Amino acid sequence: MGDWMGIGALSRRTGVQVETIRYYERIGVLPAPPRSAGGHRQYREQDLRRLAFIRRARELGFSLDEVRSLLSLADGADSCRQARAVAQSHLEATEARLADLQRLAASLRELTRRCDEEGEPGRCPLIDDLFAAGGAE
Amino acid sequence: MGDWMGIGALSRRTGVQVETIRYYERIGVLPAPPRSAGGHRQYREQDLRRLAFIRRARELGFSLDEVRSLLSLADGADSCRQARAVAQSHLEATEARLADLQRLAASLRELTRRCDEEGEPGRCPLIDDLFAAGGAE
DNA sequence: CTAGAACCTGTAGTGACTACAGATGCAAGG
DNA sequence: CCTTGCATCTGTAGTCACTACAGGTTCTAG
Repeated sequence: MGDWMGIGALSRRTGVQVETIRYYERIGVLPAPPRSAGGHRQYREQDLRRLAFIRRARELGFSLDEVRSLLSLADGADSCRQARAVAQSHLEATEARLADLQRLAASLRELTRRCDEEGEPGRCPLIDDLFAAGGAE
Repeated sequence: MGDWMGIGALSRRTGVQVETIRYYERIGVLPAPPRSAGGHRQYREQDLRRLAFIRRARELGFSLDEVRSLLSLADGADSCRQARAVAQSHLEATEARLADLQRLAASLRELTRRCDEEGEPGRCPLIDDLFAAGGAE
């Protein structure tokens, strides 16, 4: 009846790899579509929207578990508040990771700088630092 | 002969989990130490220094492959230049990841803000955005 | 009708661990 | 000397989010 697309068309239109689409079905974030007589998956526009949602959320760094949560409350009464909470907690995790990475990049810049400035033949401040700044005690 | 420590002591002194130490041995970043009659691993101070090096490098975000490279050139003639190159390329990857995360955090802040400001009952700008901003075409 | 692209299932690999289960080793107290 | 109980052993499987096959079937255009 209605028109549908194969998994390749869905892949092209969303930018999600064919294997990844099948993977999403396997783990249950994307519903299993009807099949053709020969067993090929037949997708509709609604599947495309759902997959685009997943992809966009993944681009924002949401885990597939978080994506599942967001999808499950796509139209509940209180859904906006709950979705906001998921996003908020993800934002906080992201900001923490960001701060980590910033500290880390600063250390790396410092270490490479010291390599340039203090590098005598036979000594490497970078390697020395990795050996020195060890142990928890 | 010399004094040694068990894997538990090494773990405590470096802050690296026992299982992780055995894992490092398995993949070859930490050499296999001698064993007691009963098969327990016997570590020396030099192992502690090497493990501390690994841990410090991991904290700086180096992959275990990069750690292997850094360790392998711990005292070569040209090692500082090479170590600097490993660190430099890691720094560049880190800065790219950092920029990604910054864009991502900005989007998340914007989305949660819109939830607060535009949230009418029954609509969620956050969920709407995830559904809308989809497809590659 | 046939060539070849698209699709199918199932399994295994990635990185860097982590978490068991079930069997020993070892050191200290009685 | 013997027991208790913690430390350690090996080996395997799970995590996350895919990705990469191999080896087979289906669909479609010419």
